[in-house]
Amino acid sequence: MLDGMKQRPAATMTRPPQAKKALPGQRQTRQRARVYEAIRRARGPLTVPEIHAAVCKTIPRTGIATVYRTVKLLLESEWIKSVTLPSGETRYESADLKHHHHFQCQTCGEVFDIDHCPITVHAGAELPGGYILQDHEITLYGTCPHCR
Amino acid sequence: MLDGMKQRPAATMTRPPQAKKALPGQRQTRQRARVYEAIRRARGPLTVPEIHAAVCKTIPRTGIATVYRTVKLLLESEWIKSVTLPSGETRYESADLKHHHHFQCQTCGEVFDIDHCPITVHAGAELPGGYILQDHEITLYGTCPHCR
DNA sequence: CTAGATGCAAATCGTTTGCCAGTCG
DNA sequence: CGACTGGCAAACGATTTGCATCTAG
Repeated sequence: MLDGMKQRPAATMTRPPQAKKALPGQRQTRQRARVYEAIRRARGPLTVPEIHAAVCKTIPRTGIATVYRTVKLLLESEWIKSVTLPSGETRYESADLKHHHHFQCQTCGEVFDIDHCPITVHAGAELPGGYILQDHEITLYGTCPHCR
Repeated sequence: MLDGMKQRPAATMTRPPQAKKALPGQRQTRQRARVYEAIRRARGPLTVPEIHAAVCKTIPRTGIATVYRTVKLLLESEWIKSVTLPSGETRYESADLKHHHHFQCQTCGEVFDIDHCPITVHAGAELPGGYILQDHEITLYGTCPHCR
């Protein structure tokens, strides 16, 4: 599951540049480092159960509540961002990724990051009807290279 | 809340052309007609509590479970579609609307349908990385005309 | 009439919180 | 040594289901 992914730098608990707040919580613990590492190393956004499973490989009896608490801390301090797919699943990804969107394979269900942004209007534009655009989220669906 | 919206034809329990299945359930009841009508008349996708409130205006002691059950039936028979916003809320809209996207106002939180599709690649295209695009969902954020 | 639908309450599921023991600094 | 953390279990909110009653056909 975690093999063959695009390798990102190994996660450290060093504050990433875009993080507005210094540290998630006051203490550096193994559990927190592993939660952040799992998110950082994935090639797409992860669900809480996926993060929990990854952390448990190293620290077996980690409670799911710890994962939820750590994810919340990481969100508040802006080390990670949440992504909700149209199916309703909430996933988390590193906040230091540049603008991108998500592609969910309709065959295997996995979610991948897509760097190419296929949108024509950007922040500040006025849409027909008088709506002022400030941001957008796109989810693409189709078939991933593995499933073709 | 429901004033000033784009008026759509009053809901009937007549099978809409795109619905694959004939009728939602075997019996035509007042509750079902009101659920479908509420969804059909809105100018954007509705949440279950919003639908419930609308139905209760006409049929006071309607149970929320009935709304959930009816929504599920309408989804299965393809009279309506579900929409999940990136915030995680699930909403429902009529299935007979043409291709469109959603705009959520960051001030008032309401969701509006946007007919203009600001995307450049369409079904069948191959994205960098070998992903074959089949569908897409877009949520736009900004300020609605009322809140400007 | 009678299968199918509703209303209500109990059951689930994912997520959050309270509490006490464990550990970082 | 304390305050901050983590594990576990109870609490929660949204959705689903069981069941007795009601109603469309």
